[in-house]
Amino acid sequence: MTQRPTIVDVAERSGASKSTVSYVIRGGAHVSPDLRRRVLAAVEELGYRPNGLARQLVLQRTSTIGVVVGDLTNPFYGELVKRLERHAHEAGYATTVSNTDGHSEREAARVGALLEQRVAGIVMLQFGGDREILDEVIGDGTPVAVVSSTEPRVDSVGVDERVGLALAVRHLAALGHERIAYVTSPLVEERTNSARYESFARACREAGCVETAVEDATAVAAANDILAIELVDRLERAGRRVPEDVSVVGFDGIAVGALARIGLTTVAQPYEELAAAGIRLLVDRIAGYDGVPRRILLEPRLVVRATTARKER
Amino acid sequence: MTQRPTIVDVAERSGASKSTVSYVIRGGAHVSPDLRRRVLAAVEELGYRPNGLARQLVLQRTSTIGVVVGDLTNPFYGELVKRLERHAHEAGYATTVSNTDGHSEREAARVGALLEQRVAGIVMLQFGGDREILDEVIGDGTPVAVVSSTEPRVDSVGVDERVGLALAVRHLAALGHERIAYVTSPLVEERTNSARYESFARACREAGCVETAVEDATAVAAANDILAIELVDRLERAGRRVPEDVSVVGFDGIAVGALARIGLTTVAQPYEELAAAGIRLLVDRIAGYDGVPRRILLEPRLVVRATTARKER
DNA sequence: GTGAAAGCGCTAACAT
DNA sequence: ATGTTAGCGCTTTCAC
Repeated sequence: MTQRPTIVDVAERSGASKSTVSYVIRGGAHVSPDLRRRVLAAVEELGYRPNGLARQLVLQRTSTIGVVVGDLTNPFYGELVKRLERHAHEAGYATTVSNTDGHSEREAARVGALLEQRVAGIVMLQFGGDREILDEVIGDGTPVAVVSSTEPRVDSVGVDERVGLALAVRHLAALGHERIAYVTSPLVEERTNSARYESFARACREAGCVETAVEDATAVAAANDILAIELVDRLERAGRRVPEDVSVVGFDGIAVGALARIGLTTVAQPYEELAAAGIRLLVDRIAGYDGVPRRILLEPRLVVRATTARKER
Repeated sequence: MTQRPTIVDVAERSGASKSTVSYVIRGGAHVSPDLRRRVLAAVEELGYRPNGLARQLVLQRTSTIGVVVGDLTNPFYGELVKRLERHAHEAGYATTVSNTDGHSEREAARVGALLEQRVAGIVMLQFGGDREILDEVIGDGTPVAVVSSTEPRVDSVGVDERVGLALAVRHLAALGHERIAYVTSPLVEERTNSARYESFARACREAGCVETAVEDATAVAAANDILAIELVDRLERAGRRVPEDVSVVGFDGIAVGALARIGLTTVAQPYEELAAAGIRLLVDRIAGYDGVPRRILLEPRLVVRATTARKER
C-alpha cells in the first residue's frame, strides 16, 4: 500500500505552494483561474483527501460531538440518537456514539476516550452509577448537554416528568382506578426514575389514589415503555388480562407501542424537539456561551390506546 | 477558558523533557523512580490528558472504526451496532456511527467524513442506492467489512439467506400452505432483499408451493421482522386473522417478536457472531492482511412462535 | 536513563 | 496573487 498523497504532493504536482493549495481547497477566491485549475486537477489526479486530523490539530478545534448512551437497544434511545446525529450534522458536526450498557467503568472509559479525541462537546443521554463522570468532563472544560434527563450542573433538556406522570395518573383515576402501582427496573436511568417515581406518588395523592404493589393494583404506571410492554407480557402470561383486569400505562412513546396488538397507552416524549434542543444547547456552548446551566422543559403528551380501561367493578 | 495543559507543560513542571514525559506516559520501564514520580505528579496536578489527535497524526494511524447504518431505528441494526461497538472496543478501537436514513448523498457525505478523519476501517451495515460509495472507499485504501449483507469486492459476513428462506418456506409448506407471498419495502437493503426474494422463490418451487400476492396467499414471508410485525398489524386491521386466516413469518429475530402478544415466527440471525466476525475481518485487514475478499456465512435458525399455524381447510 | 531534534499534514499570519 | 515561515501536540530515532 503506497502512501496517501498529502498537500505537499498536490503542491509539487501543480507547481503551487502548500499554502496556496490549502487556500484553494478551502474555497479561497483570490487565486488566478489558471493556478486554481492546476491545483484542482492535481487534487483530482492524485485522489487527494485532506487529513482531518492534521487540520483539527492546527485549528485547535474538532467538529465531532460525542453521544453517550446506556442502551442503544431501547428504541427510545435509538430514535433519539438518530435524530441527534441528524441535527448535529446539520450544525456541521459529526457524531461518535458510545454505548455503555449502563456500566460506569465503561462509561468512564468511553468518555475519557472522547476527551482525548478532543471532541467539541458531549451529549449524555444516560448515566451509569453516580454521575461522577460529569465532574471529569466539567473539569476538563468540554461542553456537555444532558438530553432526556435532568442535571443542574450543565445544560439539559427533558420532559416535564411531573406533568407526564400527572397525565398518566389522572387518566387512570378518571377510569375509576384507585389502587395504582409504579414499576421500574435497574436499567432505567436513575435520576429519571426517581423524578418519575416522585411525580407518580405526588399525582397519586392529588388524585386521591393509593400506591400499592403490582399484585393488588388495578392499574400500573411503568417507568418507560419497554418496561410497560414487558409488564403486559408478564401479567398476561400470569393470567391477568390487560386492560380488563389491570390497566397499564407507559412512558416514552416508542413506535412498537402503537401496534394494534400492543396498543400501549403512554406518555409520549417529543423526540424531535428533545434532539433539536439538545444539539442547540451544546452548539451554543461550543460557540462560547458561558452563562449558567440552562434547563429546557418540554411538554409530554398522553396517548390513550388499548392497555387502559375503566375499572371493572 | 484557559488553555489545556500540553506535554510541554508537564515537562516543565516536572523538570523532565518532552520525550521522557511521553515515555513515562506510555508506560516505559527505563526511567528512574524519582523522575517517574515527578512526571506522574505533574500530570495529576495539571489534569493533563494527552491529545489523541496529535498522537494519531504522528503515529499515522487512528484507532477509530466507522460504522455506517441506514436505520438505527430498526432494532436489528440497533442490536448489531451495539455489539459491533463492544467488539471494536475490545479490539482497541472506538466507533463512530453514522446513520444515513438510506439516502445515498448522506451516505457519501458521512463516508467521506470518515475517510478524512482517517478512520482505521469502516463497517457497512446497509447501503443506500447503488453502492458506488464502495469504490471510493476501496480506492482510498481504507479497510471495509460488510456485515449482514453480501459484497464480493470486500470482506463480508452474513447469514445464509438461502437456508433462511428455505427454513421459512418449508415450515409454511409443512403446515399445509401452498399459496405464499413475499413482502418487502424500499427500506430493506437492496442486495439483501433480492437475495431473500430469490431464495424465497427457489424454496417455493422446491416445496411445491406457488408464489402469489398477499391478497390471495394463506401465508406470507416478510423480508424482515419489522415488516412482518407491521404486516400482521395491517392484516388484522383489515379483518384477516393471524395465524387463523394467514400465517406470517419474519426474518432477523428482533426482541419484540418474542413478546406473547406478537409471537412472531421468524428466521433469527446470530447477532453476536455477526458482530464478532465483522470486527474480526476488519481488524485483520487493518493489521495488513491482504488476501482476496473473504465471505463468512452464518447459519440462521427458525424460531417458531404464534404467527404461523396449520392452514385451515 | 534522559534529552535534542526532526517531522506527522495542515493552517495562518506575514511577507513579497 | 502567491510563497515563506512558524507552529498545533505528540512520538521517535539517535546522541550523550
